[in-house]
Amino acid sequence: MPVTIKDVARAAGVSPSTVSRALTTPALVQAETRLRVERAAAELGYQPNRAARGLITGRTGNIGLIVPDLTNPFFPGVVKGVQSRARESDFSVFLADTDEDPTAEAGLVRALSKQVDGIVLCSPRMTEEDLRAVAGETPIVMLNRRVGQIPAITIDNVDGIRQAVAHLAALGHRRIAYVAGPRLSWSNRERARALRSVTAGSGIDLVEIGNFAPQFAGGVAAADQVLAAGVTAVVAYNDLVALGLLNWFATRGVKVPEAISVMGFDDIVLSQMVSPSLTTVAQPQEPIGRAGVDMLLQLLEDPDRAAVARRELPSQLMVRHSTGHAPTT
Amino acid sequence: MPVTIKDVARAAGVSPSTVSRALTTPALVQAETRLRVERAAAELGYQPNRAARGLITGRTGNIGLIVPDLTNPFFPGVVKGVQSRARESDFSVFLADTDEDPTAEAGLVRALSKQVDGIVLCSPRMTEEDLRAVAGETPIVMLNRRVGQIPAITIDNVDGIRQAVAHLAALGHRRIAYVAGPRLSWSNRERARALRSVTAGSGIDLVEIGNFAPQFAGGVAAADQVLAAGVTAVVAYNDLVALGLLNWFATRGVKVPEAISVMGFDDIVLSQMVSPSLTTVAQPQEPIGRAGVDMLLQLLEDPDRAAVARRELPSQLMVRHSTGHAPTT
DNA sequence: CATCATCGTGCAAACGATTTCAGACTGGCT
DNA sequence: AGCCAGTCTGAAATCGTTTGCACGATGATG
Repeated sequence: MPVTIKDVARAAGVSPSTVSRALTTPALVQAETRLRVERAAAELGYQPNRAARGLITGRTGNIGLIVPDLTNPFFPGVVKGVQSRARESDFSVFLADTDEDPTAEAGLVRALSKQVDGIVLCSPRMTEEDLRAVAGETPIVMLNRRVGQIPAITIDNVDGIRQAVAHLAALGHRRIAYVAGPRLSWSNRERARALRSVTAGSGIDLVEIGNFAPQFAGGVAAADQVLAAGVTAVVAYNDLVALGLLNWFATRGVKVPEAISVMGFDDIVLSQMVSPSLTTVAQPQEPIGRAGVDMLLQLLEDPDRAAVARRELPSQLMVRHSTGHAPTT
Repeated sequence: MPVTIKDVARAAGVSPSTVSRALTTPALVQAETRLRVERAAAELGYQPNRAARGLITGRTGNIGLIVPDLTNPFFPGVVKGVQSRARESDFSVFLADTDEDPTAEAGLVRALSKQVDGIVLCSPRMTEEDLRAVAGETPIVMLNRRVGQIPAITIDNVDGIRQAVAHLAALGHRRIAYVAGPRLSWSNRERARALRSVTAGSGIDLVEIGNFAPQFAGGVAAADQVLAAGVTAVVAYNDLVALGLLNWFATRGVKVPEAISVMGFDDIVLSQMVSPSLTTVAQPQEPIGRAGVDMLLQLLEDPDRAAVARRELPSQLMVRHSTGHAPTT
């Protein structure tokens, strides 16, 4: 038998209405009564029933978070960011994992939407059409993708690529490969585009390879094609792919970075744990998550903001041991 | 303006009560009316409001999941298991991350407990005392820990250790080290105890080193002590620690497995991604999560079961490339 | 001193479902 | 024909909050 607002009311000698006001709109009640109420509430350990409140206010105090695959080490960082930012504002987080199934995404959004005030949609794989549809039904903030005017947090892929290429160029590389990620991935298209425009007219040849799955196995699969391309450096779609490359190069006896330099993207924790450690372009995972919640909460308070709700976070080159001078063949 | 039970009632030409019954207790309404109701509900896309239902039934249809640190790659697998099993029974999952703060755990449990029917507590770090306290207030299932009669899922650490030692013994190792994890960790104590009892009287010397943090850095920190111990093989508390060892051995120029064999525990995805890939004792992460939810749901249906709610899952040796024959010095 | 805001509070009606209870109808049995 | 048991349905109460409205008290104003 949990303690309800009535218990508090009785204990404080006021009506339930007053208790409610004292706790949610303190300005409306006299200082002295408010104090009495607060004391009674504290004493009884009163916690308002969220379901009941939600029923009448129409707000749940929950947000939903949908990720493609939690075992991809990029996402846990984002989830933590979402988590902690949400908790700061007393929101709880529903988590759902789509298992990389693009068709499941829309369904999950709809299922969750009844129980939350808004949804953070991380790296959605679904079609633009579906995306627009669900964005029309529920407050949504996207992470790592940009579609039309839908509120979104992205990172500066172009600048990240520019830093990466500058680094490789400084090391003397003149012919580099890009191991592309999934065709459906917005980030992949962005990065490929940025690479083309940055290398164009800079005296650096770009060889595009793939598409490959954004996973370790994808890198393994791509490795021999990279070797055949006759490049001195390779930029992978993400760290997982880069780790796959690294692994296969190791078993093939190809020395990194002496024979070939390898770069990733994301800066997942693993990239420091392998040897050679992986040079990569860091995406600030927790900040991305936090920024997503920030934006979502703003949107909930003031839906008109949606028109300008787009934010781009900086990316940063992390130089480690998988890149080095181009071999002087 | 979402569609309510009244809308369905009107469309079907019956009362709200009948709609409710038709949808939740079909046996109670005539086949023909039930059909009418179902059709109307489908047509309008009716989804019962969970908050309203919860208000009267006292059940939320949600479960809480608390993990110490989502960026520890062991946990995402568990979370996925919890996720998918919960979804099968139409439960949604609240996720909370304690950031490895043992004192935050109890608070989080209490905060969540109002919004969920039960909680899955993964690898809790809090004191036994706190644990018993919260277990008394809310339905709880623990993962990877056993305390008194609290419902719990664990894996067979003893058998895992036995497999590990048998493997090493077969390779000729006669002196092995154990790099211990956190003193507070139940799993760590279990594994250490199992190692002692399995090696005792088997002609194998055991050297215990540590405690160390259950992370990559912990392994790095332990590496030189391991080398100094004059062993030919080392078993780490978990894979992360093993990866730390591997990494430091690599930079020290110590060849694995030629000079020393390294084993981990958990089988996180990373262990296949490094080279040499890591021999380890697999804990079935998704099954652990699923089993936890299974048990929790059973408990909710029939709280008397709590007395016998304890389950142990098998562990399994995964032999990869970080272990080999003992050097024949 | 009458009038009028203003303030603080309580009453009661919501919110959207479930569930108890009672009534209407059917059919079988005496 | 009368009665009873059994089915099916609807009315109304309920869960724990929030909130519009009305009311009384207070203080300011002319």
